[in-house]
Amino acid sequence: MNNDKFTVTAALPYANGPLHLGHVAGVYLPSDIFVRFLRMNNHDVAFICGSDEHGAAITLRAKKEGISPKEIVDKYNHIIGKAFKDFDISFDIFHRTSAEIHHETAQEFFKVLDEKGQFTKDTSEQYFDEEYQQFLADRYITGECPNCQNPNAYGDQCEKCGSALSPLDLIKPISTLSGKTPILKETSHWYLPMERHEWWLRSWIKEGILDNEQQHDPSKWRNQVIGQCMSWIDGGLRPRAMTRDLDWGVKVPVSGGDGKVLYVWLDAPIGYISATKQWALDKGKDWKDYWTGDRKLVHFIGKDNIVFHAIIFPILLKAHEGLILPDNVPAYEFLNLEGDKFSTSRNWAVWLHEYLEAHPDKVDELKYVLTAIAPETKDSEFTWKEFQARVNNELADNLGNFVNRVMVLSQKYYEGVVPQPGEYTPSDAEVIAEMNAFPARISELVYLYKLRDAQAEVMNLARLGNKYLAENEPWKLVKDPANTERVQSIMYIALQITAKLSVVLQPFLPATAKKLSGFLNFITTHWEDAAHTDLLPAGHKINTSHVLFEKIEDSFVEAEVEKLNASRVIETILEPQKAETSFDDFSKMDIRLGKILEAEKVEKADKLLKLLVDTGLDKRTIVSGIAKHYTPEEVIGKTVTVLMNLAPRTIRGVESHGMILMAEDPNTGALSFLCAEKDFEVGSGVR
RNA sequence: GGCGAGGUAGCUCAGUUGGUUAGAGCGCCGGAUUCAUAACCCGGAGGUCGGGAGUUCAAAUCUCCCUCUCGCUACCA
Repeated sequence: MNNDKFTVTAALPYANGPLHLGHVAGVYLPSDIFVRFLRMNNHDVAFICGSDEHGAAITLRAKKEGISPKEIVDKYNHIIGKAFKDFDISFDIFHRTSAEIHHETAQEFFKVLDEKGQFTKDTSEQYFDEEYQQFLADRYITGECPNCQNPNAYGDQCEKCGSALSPLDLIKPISTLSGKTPILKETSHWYLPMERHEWWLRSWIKEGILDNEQQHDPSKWRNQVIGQCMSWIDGGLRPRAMTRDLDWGVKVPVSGGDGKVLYVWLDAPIGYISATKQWALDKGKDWKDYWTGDRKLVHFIGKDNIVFHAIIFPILLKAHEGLILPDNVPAYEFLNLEGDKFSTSRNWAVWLHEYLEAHPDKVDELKYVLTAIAPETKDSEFTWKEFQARVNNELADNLGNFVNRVMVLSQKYYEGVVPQPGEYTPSDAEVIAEMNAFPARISELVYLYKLRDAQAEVMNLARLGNKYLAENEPWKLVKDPANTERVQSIMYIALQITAKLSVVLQPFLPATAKKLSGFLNFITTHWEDAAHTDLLPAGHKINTSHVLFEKIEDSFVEAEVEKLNASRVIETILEPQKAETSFDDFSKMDIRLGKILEAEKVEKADKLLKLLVDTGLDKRTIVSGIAKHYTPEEVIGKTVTVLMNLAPRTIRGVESHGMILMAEDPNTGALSFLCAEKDFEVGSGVR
């Protein structure tokens, strides 16, 4: 037991879509359990979340759907907020970054950093749409991908070949606003020179030392978090732009900032602070108490957010001065679904709001299973079959059944009045010692963010109860009046275990704990009470009960799996036809059949094969990105189609003269050679 | 190719600073039992700890090499 104060944040969900079970299992549920536990232990705690409502992805989508960005964020803020409420996530506040107070807070934060000289300003050439008179964010520019010739690549990424791009890489760039070709124009942006902070980041992350003091215990940080951060730092930190040319977001509040907004990754984490401010206003508190002094800041996030929460935001906080840095950043790995990754675009997901609509009475069942399989140390997988097995075998058969047998026996023997125990036997004393040790053990695990293990211990307490009953068999003893006192002792102890369960269950399964409290006519919200033996005094009247957990039928599982499969979008995204070209242009290309004579992997490249091709005219070297699809051995001797007169290019140190033409499966990305149907000679032209 | 994280019983996972026959839950098999949601309780089978080499009296644990999975990253003319 300690008096640490906590400010706990859960990653801000992006208001561009609903939440699926992966988000819940890896951020919102664990943070909620942690916070509920802290509250029960009398820690001063603020639990902060909100929706992240800025960024180019939202504006782009708004444009595509012909509605305003606000309509989109309002919609998803509502869906997400309602799902959190229905799932009973106990945020102190679920705020939003589009709120006025957030804009003020973020601007103030920016100004402070600017005044302290924490930014550098740099001018570069960026695309500008003359018709709309504005600079274009990466996502507002499309063009031909220089790597795969996909004509619809974005300015930051080609979604077809997956390569990361910068807008200047695009061939024939087009503004998505006006549809016209943008011009290059100079613009200035504020950069965060991260390399200036390397000196303290290293020892802070690795050793937990900040300003020569032990700020946190790095042994409590997950391997993955420290590993990824050190990997970033060792790779060399670079300045990172903190502003963007966009009109949706927090306006840059200093001169020269016209038409610019804060980078969404600067703006979003400040959302934790602005949400705290709003909450403090609502509750008549001082927000600063939650971001300064002797207080532990904990960020629950998914692994994709590690560097932002463990490097960039800490840099900002420290640069700002006076604000606390995270004590821990418990990052979760990813949850998979029925053998495949969660995918919004393929609609391969179990959406939280849909689950809650379909099964409003099974909230704790979902919480239990998601905690049991939470991806704490490695990716894990949700299947409906396992959901059924966990609910039936663990919740219903172990926990629910134990509670039920105690309740039924108590009603049957004592009409619901807690009996007076007699003298304890040595084995009773053992069981009592054992059951009283549970709260401390669970507590220790929770403080270490090992919630999966902690919940398993709760189950072990129910298991202990089942075992105690089976070993003492009160239903046999009760038949002989000589055993009356003995049976009373047994039932007394069994009832105390049940009461204890109603306390330790609270962080994990709050609804179930509440039900159980109702059965027992007993409630405490103090964790420390759980360590006591006599929670229900003799003579205490308990209520009647009902079954805590219904079993999940096979039909339930079948229906869910079917629903999942039915909604799966097997989307064949075919590219739109390319712009018209002339016969002249086409005939400029010299395409012929060639035969692969030699093949070998290119050093230090995963996708490349270096081929020696007999084209009939000559034997030339061609580098081709097919190594993921063909081994060198199986390629030798194949007759393939070769684009001969493509300008030579050096790839990974090997000069390539031409290109092997391939067909690509739009769904799987698999590649296939194009072959002549008849056995033509090498050098045959293609037209 | 580089970096990070993983590879331990059929499944999901524990294994602290190297130390007695490598553990738990579920599943499976057998037994016992009937208060209870055909539940619970007891017992059992099942692992050359991804592979190989090394250090050591002793390696799942330390070192090196290899291999597979996931993520980030480079390479696709």
